[in-house]
Amino acid sequence: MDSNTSPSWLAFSLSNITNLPLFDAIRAVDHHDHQTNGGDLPKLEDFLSVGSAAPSLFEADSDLKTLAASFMYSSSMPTTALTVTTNELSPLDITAPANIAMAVDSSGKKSVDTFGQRTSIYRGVTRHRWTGRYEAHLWDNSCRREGQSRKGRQGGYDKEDKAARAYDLAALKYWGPTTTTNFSVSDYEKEIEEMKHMSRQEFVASLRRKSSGFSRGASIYRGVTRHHQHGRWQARIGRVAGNKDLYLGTFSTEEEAAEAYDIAAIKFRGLNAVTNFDMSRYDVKSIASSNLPIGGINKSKPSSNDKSNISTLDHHNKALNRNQSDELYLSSIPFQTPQPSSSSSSSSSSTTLNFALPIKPDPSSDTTTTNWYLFNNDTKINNVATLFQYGHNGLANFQPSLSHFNMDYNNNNGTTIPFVAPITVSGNSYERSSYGNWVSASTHSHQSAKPNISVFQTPIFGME
DNA sequence: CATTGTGTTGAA
DNA sequence: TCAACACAATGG
Repeated sequence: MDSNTSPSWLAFSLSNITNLPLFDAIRAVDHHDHQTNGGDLPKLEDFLSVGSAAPSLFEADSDLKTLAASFMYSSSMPTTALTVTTNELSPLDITAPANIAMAVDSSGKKSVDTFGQRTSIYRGVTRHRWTGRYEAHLWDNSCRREGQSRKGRQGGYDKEDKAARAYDLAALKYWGPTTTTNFSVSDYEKEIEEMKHMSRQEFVASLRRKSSGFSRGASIYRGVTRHHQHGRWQARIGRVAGNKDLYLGTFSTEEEAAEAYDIAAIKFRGLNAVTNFDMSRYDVKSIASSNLPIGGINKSKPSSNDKSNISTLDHHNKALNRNQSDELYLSSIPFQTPQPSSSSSSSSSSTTLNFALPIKPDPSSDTTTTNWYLFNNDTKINNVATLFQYGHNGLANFQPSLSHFNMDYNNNNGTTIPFVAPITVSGNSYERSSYGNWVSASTHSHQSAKPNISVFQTPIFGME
C-alpha cells in the first residue's frame, strides 16, 4: 500500500494476486550447466555437437522461417543464483511419448541425412544452438500476418519436455485433438478446455507468456529487483519509450512489483509483452488507452498529482491521485460532474459517475456481486458501502469492452444511489473476500465539492 | 548485435 | 526513493 509512487498509468494496477496462481512459480534458473559439464544426463545434442559449437546444426533450418510462434526453453541458464530444485522431471513428465519415433520422422521436410541433428526427441522442439535452450515451434502463417507471436521474444523454459508440451498445446489448438502430440492428449484436458475460449493467437500468446527464462536475479519475477538498503522491491522496465530505464516504484512485496512491471510491459509492448502474471489479470485495453505520454513518461514525478492530465476527462482517466493517506490510490477518476441536481441531489442523493477501471472480468466467476466499496475520502474505510450490481447476469455482462454497469450504491444511511459506471469488473468475489482484496472506490462527495473518485484497493499482501 | 533485464551504487 | 550506468542474457 505504500507503493503510491508509481507512474500514473500504473494506477491501473489491480492486484488480484491473491490467488497467485500456480504460475509456474519457478521461473528460476536451473542449475545444470550443460555447457561445461557433461555431467548429468547428457542429452542427445551433447553428443552431436562435437568440436566447437553446435550452432550451425540448426542454422540450416530455414523451415523455421515460417514459424509464427515459438517458445524457448532453457536448460542452461549459466548462472545460478537461484538454484531451483530441479525435480521437474517428475514421473509424469517421463511418460515420454510413444510417438517419439514418429515425431521424428513426421516432421518431414528435413532430409534424412539431417535426422541425426535433430536436437530434441520431441516433436516441435529444437534446442537452441549456443544456449542449449529449447524452443517449441509452431508454424502458422496466419499468426504471423496478424503480427502476433513471432518467433522468439521470451526466454525459455528449463526443460525440453516443457517445450514439448507447449508445442502440443499449440498444435492442439491449431489442429485439434487428432494432431500428433508428444504427450497423450489426455494430459491436456484442462488446457483444451481453456483454449476454447481463446483465439489461436491469444492462446499462443498465453503459451509464450508461460514460457520461462529470465530471472537471474533476486526475484523470481521479471523486472523486479531487491533494493539494497531496505530490502524493498523495486520494479523497473528497461529502456522503453525514451531509452531510459523507467522506474516503476518500490514495493513491499515482489508480487506488487511484478505487477507493476507487467503493466508497464503491457503498456509498452502490448499483447506481446511477456508478463509475470497471466495477461488475463490485466485489462490490456485500458492500460493501453491510459494516457501515458508514451515516449516520455512523466519524468517529472507525478508530483503530488498531475491534475493536468485529468482535464480530458473522457471516461478513461488515469492520473494518479495521491492522497495524504498512505493508501494506494490506483486510479483517480475525475468524472462527470454530479448530476445537475435535477432533483434533490444536494447532500446525498443521486449522482451519476463515469469512470473506467482497467480491471479485467474474471471469467471464472459468475457472481454478479462485486465488492465495490465506496469511501469517503475523509473517512475511508468507515464509510464503506457495498455496491450491488444489478441488471446483469453472468459472463456476458462482463465483457471487458463493455462499459456500462448500473449499480446501486447503498450508503450507510440506507439511501440508494443509482450509479452508472463504465467499468469492467472483476466479479470474482470469492477469492477476494477471503483476502480483503477488494477493488474500491473512494469518493469525495461532499456538499458542493465535485466528487473526486479514486480507486484503490485494500492491502493484499502482507496481510494474512 | 540490438534489446532489454538486473546488479549496483549513490544522490536526494 | 529514484536514477543511471554497466554488464549480461536473450533472441534475432
